[in-house]
Amino acid sequence: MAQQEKLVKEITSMKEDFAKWYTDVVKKAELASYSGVRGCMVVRPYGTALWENIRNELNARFKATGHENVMMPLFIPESLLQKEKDHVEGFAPEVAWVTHGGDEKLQERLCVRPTSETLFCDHYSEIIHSYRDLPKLYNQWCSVVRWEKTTRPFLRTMEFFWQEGHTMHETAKDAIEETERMLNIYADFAEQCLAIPVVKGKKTEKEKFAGAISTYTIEALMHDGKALQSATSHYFGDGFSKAFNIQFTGRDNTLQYPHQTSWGLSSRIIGAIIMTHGDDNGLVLPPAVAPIEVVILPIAMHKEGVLDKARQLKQRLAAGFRVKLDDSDNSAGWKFSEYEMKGVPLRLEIGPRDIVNNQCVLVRRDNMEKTVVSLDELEAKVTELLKAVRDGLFEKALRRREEMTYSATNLEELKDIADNRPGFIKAMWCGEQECEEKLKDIAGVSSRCIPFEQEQISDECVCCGKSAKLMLYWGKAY
RNA sequence: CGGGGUGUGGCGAAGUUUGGUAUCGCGCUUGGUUCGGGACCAAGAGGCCUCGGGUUCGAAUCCCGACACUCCGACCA
Repeated sequence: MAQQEKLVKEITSMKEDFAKWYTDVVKKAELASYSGVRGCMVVRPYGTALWENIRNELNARFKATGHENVMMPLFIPESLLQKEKDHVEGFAPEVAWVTHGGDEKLQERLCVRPTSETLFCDHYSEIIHSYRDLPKLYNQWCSVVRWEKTTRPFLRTMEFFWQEGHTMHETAKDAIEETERMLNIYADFAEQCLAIPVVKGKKTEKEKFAGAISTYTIEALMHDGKALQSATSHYFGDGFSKAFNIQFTGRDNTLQYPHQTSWGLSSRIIGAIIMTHGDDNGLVLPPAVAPIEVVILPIAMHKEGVLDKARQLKQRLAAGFRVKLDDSDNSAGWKFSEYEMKGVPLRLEIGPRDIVNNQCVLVRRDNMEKTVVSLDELEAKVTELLKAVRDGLFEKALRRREEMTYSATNLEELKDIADNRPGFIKAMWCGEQECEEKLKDIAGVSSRCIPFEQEQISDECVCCGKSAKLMLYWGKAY
C-alpha cells in the first residue's frame, strides 16, 4: 500500500504530538495503565505477555552461555550500599529508604534496591574461595526502584522490571570477554528478535555506570530522532571485589581478587519497540516476541460453517504459533482496528467466500499487505510472512536510522543539525570531558557511544578543534 | 528541582468567566436487526463533581488549603 491511511482515530498522530502518541499507544494497546502510585505503572496482561516473551528469549540465550538465575533480596542495608564509593555516589540521590518496620524504627535503614551489585558482591564474598569456584555466572529477573523526578510508562518509571546479570571471573581477560559476549547477545536479540537496529559501542567516562571501569551499550534511534540506550554491559575490574573483600586462591596458590561484570536490559525495551516500529494506527510488534503472532478473525461469523472453519484453523496454527481466535460479536471492522492497535503481526481473515475457495486472507501489520493463500499451504505461508514482517520492520527501521544519521565536522554544523534535524550525529572527539560538557550546553546533545565501527569523519575534535582520533555518536536521548 | 496542565458515572469531555434540577459522546446491561474496515434501533443501569475548610438561602462553579496524576525542561536504564 503506497499510502497508509490512518484508520484508528483514537490515537494521536505522531506528527501532531509524539509524546501523546506514545502514551495513547501504551494505553490503547493495553500494555500498561497508570496506577495510583506516582511514577509506577500497572503492566497489563498484554504488556506482561510481551515482557514474558522477551524474558524467555533472553533466558534461553543466557542459559545457553552458562548463566544461572537467582533471586536476591529486595532490600539493601545502608552499610552495604556504602561499600563502594563511586557506586553509592551514583545511586544515593535516587534510592527509596525503608526506615520503619511496623511502628518500630529500624536500627539501620534499608534501601529498596536500585540495582544489586552490592547484594551479589556480599554473597559472592561468602561463596568464592578458589579459582575452582569461578566463573560465577548469575542473573536475576526482578524489579528495582529509582526515585525518578519525571516518569513515563516503560521509558522511565520509578519501579521498573529488568534482568541484571552479575558475574565473577578469574582474570580480567575472562571478565572483559564476558562483558563483550553479553553485549553481543543483547545486540543480536535486539536486531534479530526485536528488529531494532542498534549501534554497539562504549560509553565515555562521563556517561559510564557508577563504579564501572567501562560501560558498553547498544543505542537505538527512535521515530522522533531521540536515542534510547537499549541495554548495557559493564566491566568492573576488581573494584567491588576489593571493596567487598572477595578473594580466591588462584592456580598459583596466591590470594587474588576476581574480576566482575554486570549487564542488564529493562522493561524500557518495550518503549523502544513502541517507538521504533509503532505507527499512527498503534503498536507494531516484532513477531518473535508478540503475545499473539496471528489473530484469526472470522468474517460473517453467524453464517453456516464460518466459525467451525475458524476454530479448525486455530487448532492447526496453535501447533506452531501463538494464535488467537476472536469470536466475540464485535464487528469485523472493530476487530481489525483492535488488533492493529495491539500490533499483532499477522491477521488471518476467514469468511464464506474464502471457505468456498479453500483459502484465507493474511494481512501483514507492518505494511498492511494482503495475501490470499490456499489453506493447503497455510502453515508455510504464515511462517514465511512472519519472517517477512520481521525483515520488513528491521529494514524500515534501519533505513530510517540511516536517513536520520548526520555527520558534523565543526561546532556550528553540529549545533545546526542538533537544532533542526533530530537524529544521530557522528562527529570526532578529542577525548576531553570538557568538550563533552560544552556540546551538552551549546547543542543539547550528549555522547551516546564510541562505536566499535569507527569512521574518520575529520581529523579534529568537533568542539575544540584539537586533533582527534575517536568518532562518537551524539544525540538527544531518552 | 523549576515551569505549565488537569482532577465531573468505567473512559473521554462540556458545564466554572456570570452560583440556581448533573449534561454529552463512547463503553456497559437487555431485546431485536446486522456482519469483508470501529453497524443500527429500542429500553435500561450507573455520580460524596479529588479531598478538607470557608462564603452563601443555595457551591461542580466563588475564596483558602491539601493531595493526586500528567506534560515540558535539568538529572538518570
